[in-house]
Amino acid sequence: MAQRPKPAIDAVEILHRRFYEGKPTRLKSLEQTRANEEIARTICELRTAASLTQSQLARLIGTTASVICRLEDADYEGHSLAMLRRIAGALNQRVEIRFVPIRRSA
Amino acid sequence: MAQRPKPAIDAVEILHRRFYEGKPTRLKSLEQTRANEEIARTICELRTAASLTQSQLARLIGTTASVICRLEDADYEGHSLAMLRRIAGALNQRVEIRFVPIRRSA
DNA sequence: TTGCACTTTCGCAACATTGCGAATAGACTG
DNA sequence: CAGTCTATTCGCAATGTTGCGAAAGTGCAA
Repeated sequence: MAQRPKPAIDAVEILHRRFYEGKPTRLKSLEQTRANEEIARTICELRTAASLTQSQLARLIGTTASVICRLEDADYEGHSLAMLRRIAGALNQRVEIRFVPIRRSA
Repeated sequence: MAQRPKPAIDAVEILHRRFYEGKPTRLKSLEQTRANEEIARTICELRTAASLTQSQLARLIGTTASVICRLEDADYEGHSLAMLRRIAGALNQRVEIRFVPIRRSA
């Protein structure tokens, strides 16, 4: 599936500058950190809304309480899609993933 | 370690039956499989919409084309949040995650 | 046909997340 | 106070994902 080779090269450079040249690669972590905090809080809210303890939720998805505790830690950055889906499934929910465009201070 | 809270245990059992007793644990994989296919297709669409080849996108996020190819494979089930965010970031997007309740034939 | 760009598959090392138990701390009750 | 339940933290083995190159497959055009 060969497409246009010439206009794409420029896009690569533009995007690259936009995200890796202007910033020390640490800035992106800020947004991710907030996203992780939100995930942790969401898990905790869903669990408590279902009147479940960490141990009970852990048993539902076949793990232990320490794992749930780790997921609900705001500083945790290792959230995986697989784990989120397991939790969602146990709570009769599903994980919806969407890519939404970022508007940069426009 | 005696643990017997009376009110919550019921909820645990109910939820457990709802998801692990009535079905052979394979059914859940079906939904996940479709979700994975959708993710793969979304990545591919976002990439092509940006007029990028797999190699170019790979370079943007600091990996190789084979990795991108693997992510765009509909049969791939190892999608991680970290990778999705890397791709989204390179394409000037962000990954939105939501837990939505499942309606079982309302 | 050849050449070229793109995609796909394979294999394995490196890294990240999970699984799990045990110990600790906090809150609440009798 | 002791007793119980819950939440948190630590460490390490097991599992899973990523990183990467190389080779082969695909489609298009000269």
